[in-house]
Amino acid sequence: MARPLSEEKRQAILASATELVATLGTGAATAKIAREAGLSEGTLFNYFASKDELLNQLYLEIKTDLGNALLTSYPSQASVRERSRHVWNNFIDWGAKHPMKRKAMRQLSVSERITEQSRRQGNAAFGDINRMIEESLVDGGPKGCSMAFAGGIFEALAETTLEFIARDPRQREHYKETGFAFFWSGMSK
Amino acid sequence: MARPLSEEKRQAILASATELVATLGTGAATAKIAREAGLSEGTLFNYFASKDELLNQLYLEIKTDLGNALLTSYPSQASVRERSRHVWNNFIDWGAKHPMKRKAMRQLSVSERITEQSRRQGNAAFGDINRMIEESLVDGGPKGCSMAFAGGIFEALAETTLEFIARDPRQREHYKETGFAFFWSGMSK
Amino acid sequence: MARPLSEEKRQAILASATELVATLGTGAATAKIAREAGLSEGTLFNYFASKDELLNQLYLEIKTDLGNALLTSYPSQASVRERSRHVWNNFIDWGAKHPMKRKAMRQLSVSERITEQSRRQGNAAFGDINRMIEESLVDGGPKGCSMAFAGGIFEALAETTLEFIARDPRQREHYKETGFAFFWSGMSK
Amino acid sequence: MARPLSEEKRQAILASATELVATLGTGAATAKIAREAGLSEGTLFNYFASKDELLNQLYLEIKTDLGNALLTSYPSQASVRERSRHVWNNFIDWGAKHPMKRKAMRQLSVSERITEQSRRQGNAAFGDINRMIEESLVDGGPKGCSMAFAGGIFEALAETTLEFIARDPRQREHYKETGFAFFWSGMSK
DNA sequence: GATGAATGAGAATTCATTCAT
DNA sequence: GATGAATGAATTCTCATTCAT
Repeated sequence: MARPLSEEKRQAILASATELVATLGTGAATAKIAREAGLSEGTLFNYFASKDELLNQLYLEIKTDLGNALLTSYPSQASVRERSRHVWNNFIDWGAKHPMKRKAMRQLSVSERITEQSRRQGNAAFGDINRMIEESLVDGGPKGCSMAFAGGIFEALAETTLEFIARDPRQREHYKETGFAFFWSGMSK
Repeated sequence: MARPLSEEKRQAILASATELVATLGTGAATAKIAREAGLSEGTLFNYFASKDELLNQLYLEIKTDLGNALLTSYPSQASVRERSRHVWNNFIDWGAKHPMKRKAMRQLSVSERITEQSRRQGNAAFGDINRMIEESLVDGGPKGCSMAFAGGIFEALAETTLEFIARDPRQREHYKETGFAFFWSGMSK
Repeated sequence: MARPLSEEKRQAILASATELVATLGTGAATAKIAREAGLSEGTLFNYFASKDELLNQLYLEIKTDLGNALLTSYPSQASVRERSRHVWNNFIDWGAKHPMKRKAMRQLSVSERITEQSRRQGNAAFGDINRMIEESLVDGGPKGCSMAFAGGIFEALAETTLEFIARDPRQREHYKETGFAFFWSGMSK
Repeated sequence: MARPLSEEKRQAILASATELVATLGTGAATAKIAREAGLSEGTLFNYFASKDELLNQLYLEIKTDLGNALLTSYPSQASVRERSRHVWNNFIDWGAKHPMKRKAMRQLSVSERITEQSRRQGNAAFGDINRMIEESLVDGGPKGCSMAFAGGIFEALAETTLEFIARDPRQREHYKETGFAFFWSGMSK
C-alpha cells in the first residue's frame, strides 16, 4: 500500500525516536515514541512496520545525515590535509549540534536489532569520505594502515573528541583542534 | 550458618551475564542469565538484589578485570614509550582474549542503567594507567592534550583496534602494531 | 477515536474485584480479577493504572454506592427518629442485598493499600448522613456523644446487625428491628 | 517431634507477627517476621509448620489474651451493670494498651486464612463473658436481643470506642464513659 | 489514514517453604 | 536446633502489535 502519506509525521516519529533512544536506549517504548511525536500508538505502525524497522530506519537516517554533513562544502581541490580537516570540522560541528543524534547512534550501533544489512548500507553512505581518506593514505600513512582502519580511527577520535566537548563545551575549539592534530600526526607519519 | 553464598555461583552469574549482555544487550532476561548460569530464577536475586545491581556489578567487575590486566608485569623502570606500549599490548591481548567482556562492556557503557557512581568507581580503577599517561605527557604530547583526553584517545584507539582484530583475527599483530604506532605518533609530537 | 474505554468493562472489572476481594482479600490476583471479568490480563491495566488504583477506586465505588443507597427516598420532612430509621433500613437492605460489596468493603477498610485520601473522600460521601445524625443529636443524644462518634456507632451497629443477618437470614426483620431499637435507645437518652 | 524448645523464641515470633500483620496485613513476609524477631527465615518454620498455622495461632493467642484481660478481677458478686462495666473497662484498657494486637486482630478477623475452627475456638474463650451478658439479658434487654447478638454489639461498640480513642487519646476516659453509657442504655431497655 | 482499546507473551521480583550444612 | 541458600510458582506490570471503529 505504498509509502503512507505524511512525510512530516514520519520525521516527527524519527525525531521523537532519536530523543528517546538517546535517553532510554533501544528499550524505549513505541507508545512513548508515538506520543512524544504527537501521534497515537497505532499510527506509528502505519509508518514503520515494526519497532525493528523503525530502529533500522533511524539508524540509516542518522548515518545518512552525518554523511551529508561531512561533505558539506567539501573542498575537492584542496590539499589532503585541508580536506581531512574539513571533514573533521564538519564531524565535530555536526556532533556538537546534534548531541541526541549522536547519543542515539551510540545506542543503535551496539544494538543487536540493527541488521547487518543496515550496517552495510549505513557505511556505504560514507563511500566518499572513505575515498578521501584513501587518497590521503596514498601519500603515505602509517605503514599498512588500511583505509577502513584509518576510517575507524578517524571516527573513534571524532567520537572521543565530541565526548570531551560534551563534558566541557567551552573548550570546544580546543578539543577540535587537538583532536585533529592527533589524527593528522598519526596519519602523516 | 547454613550454606554461605557461593563465590563460584556469583561468578557463574556474572559470566552468564557477560555472555548474554554481550549478545542481547542489557535487555537480556534475568531468567535466562540465571538458567545459563545453572541456577534457578530466584537464586540470582540472592546474589544481586536487582537487575540494575547485577548490571552495575558486572560493569565494575569487567572494568576492574581490564584494569588489572593492563598493569600486569608493568615495567616501572622502562621508558615512557615502552610502558605505554606495554599497557597497549595488555589492552589488546585482554580484548582479544575476552571478546565477550569487551562486547558486554560496550553495551554497559551506553546503558542508562549504569549509575554515575559506578562509572566514577570504574574509572578510579584506572588511576595508575592515567598516571602513566600523564608522565608521558610531561615529555610533551600534542599541545594542551590533557591527561583525561589522552586517556580517552588511548582507549578509543584500542577499542577500534580490537574491533578490527575481531573482524580479521589473523591480522591481529598487524593491527596491534599499527594502532600503537598511530597512538604514539599522535602523542609524541 | 478508535474504541472508547468501555464503562461496561470497567464495571465488569469492579464487579469481579468485589467478588474476589470479598473472598480472597486484597491479595486476589489481578490476573484472576481480569479473567473473571471476561478480559485479558493486560486489559485491566488499561482501566486501572495499578492494582492499588483499582483497590482504591473499588473502595470509593462501594462507599459511594452505599452512600447513595442510604439516602434513597430520604424523608426530609419526617421526624428525626423516622429519618434515622429510614437510613437504618436502607443500610440494612443494602447490606443484605450486596453481601459481597460488604465483605469487600471490610477487607478494603483494613487494607494498608487504601490511601488516607481515599478514606477522606469516601467519608465525604457521607456528609448528608452525618448531618442528619447531627440533627438528631441536637435533641440530645448521650451527653457528649459527638456527631462523628455517633456516626461510628451507627455504622458499627449496622455492620453487626448485617453480620447476624448473614448468619441467619430468616431473622432479617427481627435483627433489623432490634438493631435499630438498640441504636435509638442509646441515642435518645 | 514434640513442641520445639524455646518458648521465648515462639513468643518473639508472635510479637513480631503481631506488629507486622498489624502494619502490613496478613501479606507480611515470613522472612520479615522472623528477622524482626531476631531469628532467621528457616527457624520460624521450626515453631510454626506454615504461615497459615502461624496466623491461626496468632489469632488464638490474641483472642485468648483479650479474653483473659476481660475477666481480670471480675467482680462476680456485683450487679449486672457493674460487671458489664467492669468487662467494658477491661476491654477498653486492653485495647488502648495493645493497639498493635487490636490492629492485627482486625486484619486476622477478615482474613480467609483463619479457619472456621480457629474462629470457633477463639470464641469459646469468651464463654464466660457471654454468660455474663446472658445473665444481664435475663433482667430484660431489648426484646429478643439474643446473647450472641448482644455480645456482638458489645464488641462492636468497644471496637468503635477504641477507634475513636486511638484518634484522640486525650479523650480516652470520655469515650470510655460515653461508649458504655450507650451500650447500657441499649441493653437495659 | 488515524486512533487507541485489546491482547497475551514476557519481564523483574517476591516469597513460602525445603534442606544441606 | 538454627541457619540461610536454593527453589520455582505466582504476582504485578509492560509493551509490541493488531484491528475494530
